[in-house]
Amino acid sequence: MELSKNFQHTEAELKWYAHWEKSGYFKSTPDDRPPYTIVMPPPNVTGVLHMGHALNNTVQDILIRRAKMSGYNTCWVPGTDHASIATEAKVVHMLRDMGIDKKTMSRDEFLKYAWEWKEKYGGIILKQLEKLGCALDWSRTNFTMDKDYYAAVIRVFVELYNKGLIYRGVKMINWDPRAKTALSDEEVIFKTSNSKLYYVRYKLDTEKEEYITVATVRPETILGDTAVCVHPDDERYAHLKGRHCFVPLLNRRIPIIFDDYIDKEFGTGALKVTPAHDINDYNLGLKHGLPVIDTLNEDGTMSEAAQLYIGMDRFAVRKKIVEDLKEAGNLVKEEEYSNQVGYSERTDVVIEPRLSMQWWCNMQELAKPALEAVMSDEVEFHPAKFKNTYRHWMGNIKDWCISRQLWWGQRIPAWYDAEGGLYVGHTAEEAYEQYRAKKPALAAAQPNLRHDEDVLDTWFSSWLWPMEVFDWNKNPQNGDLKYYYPTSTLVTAPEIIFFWVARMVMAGYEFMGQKPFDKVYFTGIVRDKQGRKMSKSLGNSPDLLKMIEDSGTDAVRFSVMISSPAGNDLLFDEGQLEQGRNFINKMWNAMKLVKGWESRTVDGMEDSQVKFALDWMDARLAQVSGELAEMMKDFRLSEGLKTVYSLIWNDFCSWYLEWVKPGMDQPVSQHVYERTINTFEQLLQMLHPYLPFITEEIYHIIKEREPGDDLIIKQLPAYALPDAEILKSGTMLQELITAVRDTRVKNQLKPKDTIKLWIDTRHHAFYEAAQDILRRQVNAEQIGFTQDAKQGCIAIVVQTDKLYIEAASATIDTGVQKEQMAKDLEYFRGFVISVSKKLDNEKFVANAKPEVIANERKKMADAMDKIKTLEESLSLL
RNA sequence: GGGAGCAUAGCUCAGCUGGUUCAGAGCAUCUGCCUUACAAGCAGAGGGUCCGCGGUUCGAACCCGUGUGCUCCCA
Repeated sequence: MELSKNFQHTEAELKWYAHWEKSGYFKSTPDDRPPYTIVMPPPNVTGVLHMGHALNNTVQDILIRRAKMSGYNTCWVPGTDHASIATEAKVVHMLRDMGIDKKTMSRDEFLKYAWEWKEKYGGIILKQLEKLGCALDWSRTNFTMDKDYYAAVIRVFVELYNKGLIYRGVKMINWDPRAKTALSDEEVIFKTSNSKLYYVRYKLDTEKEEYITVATVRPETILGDTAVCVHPDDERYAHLKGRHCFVPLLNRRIPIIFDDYIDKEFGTGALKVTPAHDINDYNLGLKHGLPVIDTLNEDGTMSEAAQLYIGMDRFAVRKKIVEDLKEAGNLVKEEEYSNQVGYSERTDVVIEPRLSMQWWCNMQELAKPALEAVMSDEVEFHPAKFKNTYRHWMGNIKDWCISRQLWWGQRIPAWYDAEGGLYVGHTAEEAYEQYRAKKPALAAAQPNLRHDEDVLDTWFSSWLWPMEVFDWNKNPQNGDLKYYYPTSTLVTAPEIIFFWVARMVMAGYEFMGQKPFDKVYFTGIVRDKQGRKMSKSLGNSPDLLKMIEDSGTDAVRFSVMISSPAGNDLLFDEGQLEQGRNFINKMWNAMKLVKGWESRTVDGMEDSQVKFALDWMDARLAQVSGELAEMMKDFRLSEGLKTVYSLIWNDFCSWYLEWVKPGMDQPVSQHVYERTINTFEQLLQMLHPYLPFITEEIYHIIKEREPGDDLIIKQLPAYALPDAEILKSGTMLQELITAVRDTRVKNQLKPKDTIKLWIDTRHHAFYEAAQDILRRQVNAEQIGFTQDAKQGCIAIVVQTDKLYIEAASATIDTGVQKEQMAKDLEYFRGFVISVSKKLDNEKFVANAKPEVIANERKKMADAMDKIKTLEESLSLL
């Protein structure tokens, strides 16, 4: 077979993904192996794959593939979220482009369009996940609006309602005037903005012309004012007890009230109170029995109740009212002011606090077991620092606003009769049953119950994800649910810890009586090189699919994994992409080298001169395999990749292959060849979870494989403890090679110039085993042993061995060598002094652990040895 | 305003229960090599007041206090 010069990623990706899928490696059914389960955080159906998904899903794929190779029955469940606001917005936009106004259509017509849209575009993101190489069990793909899933959500609503945890009530909510729906607190993003603080004076209801001045950033809300409030201890206003003042422009008479909620230092110390449009004002209003005047329409324009500017947009009114106040003489001054303004997470418009009748879910009871589970590590958080965030939120949890004024989503299963009576049931029939039971006299007539118009918050369906993807609602005793639940690891971003993670834990305990997952791994946020969060609006997010096309999936996966420690942000840099590509190229070339030996192997050939390399490489494999297992256990995935990268590039390519490499056109021992292939295989196995395609490709090129022998399912071998002695010897050999090469460079020896090497050592067994490799690696024509100084040679010291390099063309500068040795000597003498100070210190000897003291003694002895060697060498120069 | 976290080489980060000589890696940098696996490479090298100050300890990058700077989350 002719090998291409480089790895052809596109071809390999298509070939292997199809092969894996066809072979059923992604598919999971319960068996007697232990399960390892991950439910993928379902992306929005409207979504397009971006860097965040790449990181998140690569991490999951690594965990799944590693578990697959470690004896687990792995199941990774894909799916999408119906994302009510986002999707509805997209569909509304699409309709507008078609010239259709949502207002003119019925609910059913709209939903028909929405479903069409979903069928057409909803699968795109899942297709894109294939490109990332994700080992997902596609037969289990779920959607949060599937029929069965829908039913589960309705059931949960009814159950919680019957338990008294869901109720209907008028409260201050966050209103999104563009989407025209309520939002939960978590869906509001606070941004710092440069506002203006307007000082407005209200005429007092007294004989004299007197005023009280308030400060506000939202002057348009003046029209809804129903009081002015000051602090009871504020002497400036003490005389106003029981007084009234007039709302500017309207001349509505409102009371001056006193409450210690007021911050005397802020503004003038006087606050205008608008109970309809500010949560704090609302609470003040409740306390003082103030009327509520709602001056805004649902689209953010002024309502009839405002009396002025009716139908104008709130921000236009803000400008206009400032002018009018100025004209009326009520505007005292304005100043620059920086404050936090809430924006809608979905539509990015400024949120209006608004009083409204909504459905709520009481969270107190649900939160208790969920908080306990995380605090006790029943559900483990990685990194653990997020436990604090979680505790803080769960400890101060508020009721959850679960209704949304949208059509796309699970419709709230509540019905109303003509008198406003409320019936909650799974179906309209059930609601009617209740109605008939309650009002038998009226029931004979046409039922005529009105179905609630609202749908449920998207997260009210997502919180059931880990259980409902295994068909909890229809068949709670089914084998899949029993086998796969609780799932093993949830991989997600810390920004949805409240939206989703916390609520899944609550739902798990409430409905399954069990946690939804054992561990949660929080990935970081993907940022650009300058540390800015990647976002559409900044345009700093690279085109992921183009990157995959250009550089290959493996290179992309390498680039996102090489610098993404758990919970820390990932700074993405195109340079890492190049590093990944270079690494893949390196392995490809190593494969070509080894493959080139295949036709030159000789059975039974003498190979004792490279035995050292084989043994050392085996020891390194065993050593690193242990380290890697530890790292995977702790989710130190980035470190794991670095470790394998270095093992392959440095240990295997730079050292091992160079040590065993035959000369040009020389034969290779069959035994060495087989051991090398075997080593290569083990390296590919360690790397496979990170870079699945290149590894599978090389696995099949370096050796003919039986059908079904694929790397993806090859089980990791068990390693014996590495031989410490051979590891130490390997390091010694590397040090020797580097030292001689360094000397060669410093003495301007050409790579082709050969040398003779004389060694004064006590470690004869080591040189016996390693001298042949050493000779070839430093281009020595001969290695000899000596017990005397060799004249006319370059002398160096490696550990405690003395080396003499004889080179025909070298000009020997003993001055430089002396200088170097003198420097080393000085250093080691200083070192001995510092160590002996320690050892002479009675307190140290008394307090330090025995092994620490023993270690210090050994350091001392080693340094003394080294000094002795250096002194001898120096005296001979 | 409340909470969490970070500060180590030019950059990104390791440094796990204080104890291998005031510290490691990758990338970047410098020098020399087109040595038939690989110039997407090879060989070699340089580079750090571990943010400042104070304390605990025989011993501190690591623990405590404090100052400074930065980031994130919540209100």
